[in-house]
Amino acid sequence: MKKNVEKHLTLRERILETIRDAIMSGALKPGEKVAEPELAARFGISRTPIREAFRQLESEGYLSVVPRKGALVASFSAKDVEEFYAIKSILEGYAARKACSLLSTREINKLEGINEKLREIAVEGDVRHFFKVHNNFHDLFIRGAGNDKLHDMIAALLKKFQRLRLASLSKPGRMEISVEEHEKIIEAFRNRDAILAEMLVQKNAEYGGKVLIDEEPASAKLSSYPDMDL
Amino acid sequence: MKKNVEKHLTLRERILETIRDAIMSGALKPGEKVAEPELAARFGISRTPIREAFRQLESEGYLSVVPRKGALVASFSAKDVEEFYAIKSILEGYAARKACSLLSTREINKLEGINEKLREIAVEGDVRHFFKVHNNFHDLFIRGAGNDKLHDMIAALLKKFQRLRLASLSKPGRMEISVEEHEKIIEAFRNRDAILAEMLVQKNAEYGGKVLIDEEPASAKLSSYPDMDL
DNA sequence: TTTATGGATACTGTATACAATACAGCCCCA
DNA sequence: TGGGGCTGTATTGTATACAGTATCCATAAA
Repeated sequence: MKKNVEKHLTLRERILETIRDAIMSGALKPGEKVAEPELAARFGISRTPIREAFRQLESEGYLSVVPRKGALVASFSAKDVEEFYAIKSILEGYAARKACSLLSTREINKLEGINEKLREIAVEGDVRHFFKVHNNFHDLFIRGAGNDKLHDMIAALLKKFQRLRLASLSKPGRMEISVEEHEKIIEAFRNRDAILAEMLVQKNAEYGGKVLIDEEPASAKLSSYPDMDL
Repeated sequence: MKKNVEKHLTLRERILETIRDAIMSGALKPGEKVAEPELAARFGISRTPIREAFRQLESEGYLSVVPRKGALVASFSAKDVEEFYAIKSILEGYAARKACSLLSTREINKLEGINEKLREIAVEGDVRHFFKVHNNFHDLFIRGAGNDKLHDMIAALLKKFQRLRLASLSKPGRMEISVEEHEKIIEAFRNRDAILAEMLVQKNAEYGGKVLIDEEPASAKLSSYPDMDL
């Protein structure tokens, strides 16, 4: 038997994922033009599903579409980076504060387990893998805040800036620092110290941004990043 | 001469606005089905621009689309309301804190002016008008935080829950309370007391939510609201 | 050599035709 | 009489055709 499970995705949905992945992974670079006929030919489908996917991607901020001209992959300015990390800091910090009283001991232990795994991966130096597991860590306590809408908002935000965050984690020593920061955060959770947890998570996010802003001509690293297949 | 200025909107853009307005105003009620052929016939255009507009509205959370079944106007649960106001509180509070040191005296005076106008409108009891000017007040200091992305996020969020906020303001005495709260916020701005400003704005938002959650069977008032044309 | 103009080309915006699927209602049978 | 299956209809998903416009390049004039 074949994998005809969950095979009832529409063409639009599949092409949407494909394009979004291509943008997030850097296969489509910021500023690059995305032409409908080309994609249609490439995937052997008509322009219709592609156009509809474009509309969604535009709403999600992945594409900027100029009428009668076409779609461009959205690019980040230094100000975008700064603003992004500021918002991330606020929202994740709040999530941590709320989660502090809601997380079960079991969940905190799970956080500990994830962080141990991160520690191992950091030694190996596998940034991609670290990134993936790292996301699980944050996802866990953000969900723990019990606000689904908040979780979705943060998830959408992070997804859009995935390239940046990966670049940030790729800085020398950043993974190790991240593990240590997580350790402190977990400790705050254990002590049910909501204020401290919020502060630590905020600092953690702000630091991630600083790493990118301070050390670079800002636009260099942002423009492109090799393909990855999370 | 005619108003052929800015006439280069595409059909999709115009139909997008039309449908969004219909949803926000309540002309299309939550849970109601939105059929493509009907809209196409109503506006005398083809289904293509309508379908593309649907995709955007789906991404923005106005519609929930089930493949092969059609589009439904998104509706709010009590939990949605709670979560919405929690997020609003956080983001606006942060904006106020940041704005506190960035707002010019001139801008603070402008806030004062807006609030005086609100005071007058509250006496007249014109909720729609109050709502509109009220939005200007918040918009001013949120922009004042200097984080464009934050401003856009808040704006998108508020737009989506516009019906709710209008319902909240419609509660007896709510407009007067709002004016008084604004007064305190302005005072905090004048004194450059960022912590106080943040707290006041947060309380302000939370109160707006409480009004809806406490006093109602939650789903009654939310389901529909008469048309309005802001 | 540089700039302007004209047309060819290619792409976007929209309409329409066709295919696939879901749903309702009806009929048949137990 | 009730339930299950089938068929017809309506609606969504996709493809394609056509119209309008922006861009690019070549050619000509200053």
